[in-house]
Amino acid sequence: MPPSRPTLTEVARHAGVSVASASRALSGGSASPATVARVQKAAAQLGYVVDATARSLKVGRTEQLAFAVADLGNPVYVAMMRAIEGVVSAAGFRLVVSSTGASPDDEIGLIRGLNQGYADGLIVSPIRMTDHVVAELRQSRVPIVVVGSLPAGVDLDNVRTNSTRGVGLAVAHLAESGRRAVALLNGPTDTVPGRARERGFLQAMRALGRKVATAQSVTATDFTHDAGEKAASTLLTHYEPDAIVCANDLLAIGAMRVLRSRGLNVPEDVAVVGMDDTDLAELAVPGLTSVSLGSEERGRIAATMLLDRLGDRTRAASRVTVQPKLVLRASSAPKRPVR
Amino acid sequence: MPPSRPTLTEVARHAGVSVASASRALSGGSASPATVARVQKAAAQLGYVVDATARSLKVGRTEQLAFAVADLGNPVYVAMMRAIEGVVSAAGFRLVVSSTGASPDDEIGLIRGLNQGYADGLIVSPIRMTDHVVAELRQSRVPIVVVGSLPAGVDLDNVRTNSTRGVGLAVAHLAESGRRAVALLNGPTDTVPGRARERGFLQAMRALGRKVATAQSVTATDFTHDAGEKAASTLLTHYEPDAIVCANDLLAIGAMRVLRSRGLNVPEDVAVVGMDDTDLAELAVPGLTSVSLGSEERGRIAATMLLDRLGDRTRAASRVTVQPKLVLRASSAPKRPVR
DNA sequence: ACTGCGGATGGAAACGATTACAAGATCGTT
DNA sequence: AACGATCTTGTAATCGTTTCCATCCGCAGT
Repeated sequence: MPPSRPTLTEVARHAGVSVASASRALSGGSASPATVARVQKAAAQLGYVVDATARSLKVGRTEQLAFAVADLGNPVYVAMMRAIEGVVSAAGFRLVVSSTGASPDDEIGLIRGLNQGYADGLIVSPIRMTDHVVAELRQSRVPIVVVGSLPAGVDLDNVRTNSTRGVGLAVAHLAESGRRAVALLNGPTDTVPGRARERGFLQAMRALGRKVATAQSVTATDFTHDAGEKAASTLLTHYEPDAIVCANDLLAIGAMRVLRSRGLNVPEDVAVVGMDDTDLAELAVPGLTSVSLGSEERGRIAATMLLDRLGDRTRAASRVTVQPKLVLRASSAPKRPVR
Repeated sequence: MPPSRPTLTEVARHAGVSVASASRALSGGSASPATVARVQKAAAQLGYVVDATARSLKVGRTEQLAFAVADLGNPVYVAMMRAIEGVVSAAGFRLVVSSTGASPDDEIGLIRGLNQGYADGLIVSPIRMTDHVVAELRQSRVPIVVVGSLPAGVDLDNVRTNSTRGVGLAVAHLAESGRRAVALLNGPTDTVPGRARERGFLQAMRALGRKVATAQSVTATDFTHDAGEKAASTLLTHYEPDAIVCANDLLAIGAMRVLRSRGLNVPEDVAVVGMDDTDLAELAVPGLTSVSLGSEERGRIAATMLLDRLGDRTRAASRVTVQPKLVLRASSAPKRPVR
């Protein structure tokens, strides 16, 4: 283990040139072939590698991008992160991952911290969008791409999906396959996604001309599978659905468990539809019909958008919407063939 | 959006003190209460935040730790990452995540890159451990903690598990519950984990005095669920197991699917045991018995070990082994009650 | 032979902080 | 009133690069 890192100065001395020339020789400035050769040889001999920190300080870029996620336990965010990591590292950037809690304060802390300049940009998917968070987002000196819906009038780079419409797809599909009593198993409605799904459900039911009873829609305390089980239990004690639309694949898995434990068969007695189309949906038994919100795609787009923004800090904020898509699997097969 | 970040110099001027005093006032050096107040006020007014890059250059620390993972799609690594992120961020460090491919070259590139000094330490879990990789690991100027087995004689900070013994637990459990024909569904055997599991299987069978037929053990091309399905198919065409030990939960899920599609019931006809005890095992139907290798725990320990090492760069390399634990679920219930 | 020109080079000034050192202020003690 | 001890403060060096600028060289054109 060599005791300490060689600096550019030492390389330069070793090669018999000035630091300036050494720098140019290594990073492709104007330098004679002879110098380049000598410097490269010296660098190799000493095992020199450029110091990222010093370089960053000088050039004003860190080559790092940050991804802030509420919960690394959620497969959706993991899928997104994977896609982002791919794009980002292909562009020569590193990815810093931070897990903010679900609380807006953590998010604000993170955005503030970002102004320390440890990253050149941020991708964030706020789960609760308070005015305070919005304010902080706009004030940031570092480019930010927001994944998820934004209040009207906020012009930040943004990639979103239409989960309201996604719920609509699910409800329509269930209605078409002959389900009469479609229930909603939602996550907390004080969150951005929770609100969107609720709206989607009500709109879709209205469009079908169906009334919605209070007991027909229930909210879990969280987007996790445990919370899903609890909420599904209360749903089933107050209502008798033949189909459940869930705000999330995790919730859907929880619901399927509860159904099974009550002796109800999926899809014969009750159809279940999840949302996000994570790996879980594919692996579940029976296979879980799920509304894909294109997590990987959103991640990919967000990353590209951010890189793009780094190239042009003055262009107008752009917004991309990824359309939801229903992925059919066994959990929502019709009770009997539809004529 | 303020046009450009205020520097400490500007804060100092604003507060009517020298940069040195300003620095001390903000970072808790010796400074009079009056100065502290004035500087803090000025900093607040200008919206000053310290520049992480400049600070890092001076103090020689980046407050970043890196985690290199072969495949962000594998739930084991995600669990590990989550645990690591928790420890690391609680200690005031940021986490840089890089996904090396499965190839040793990528890993080497990553370790080299680390010498640029963008992180103060690295946690890495190499899946294929070539001499070249080992050499690179020891040469690194940045502290490294290796998660997974190391060749004998390599003294690096290391946290490992005993998956050989883990497979033993699984085999013993199945034998005790009356299974006669126990097969192994392994991952690639040119990987560190693959080799360990193979060894574990052979040892355990020998200990039971059972012969192992060639067709009784099969290797998937990958630790994924698709590869698991393919490998399970070939296994079933050449052998008729009443129990399958899988190197991985993903492989186990693949196997369960194939079994089901062939009309075989789990656990009545064939018992299945997975490994890693990921969320999937809990969510699978039937619940998947799985050998826990303590991913979160290993992540937590690795992170703590690394932080520890940063505190004392001269202490001897330490090694911790996390013992495997069998988590019983429905997929390996005995065919009929064991007397 | 002189001028002009382009490319290669070295000196030195940044980037934005921290910190060693010395000098100045403040206080109590004799 | 003088002294030393203690606490604050400012000056300047430093971390390791990149890059502006001026110099210098060789070479072609006249």
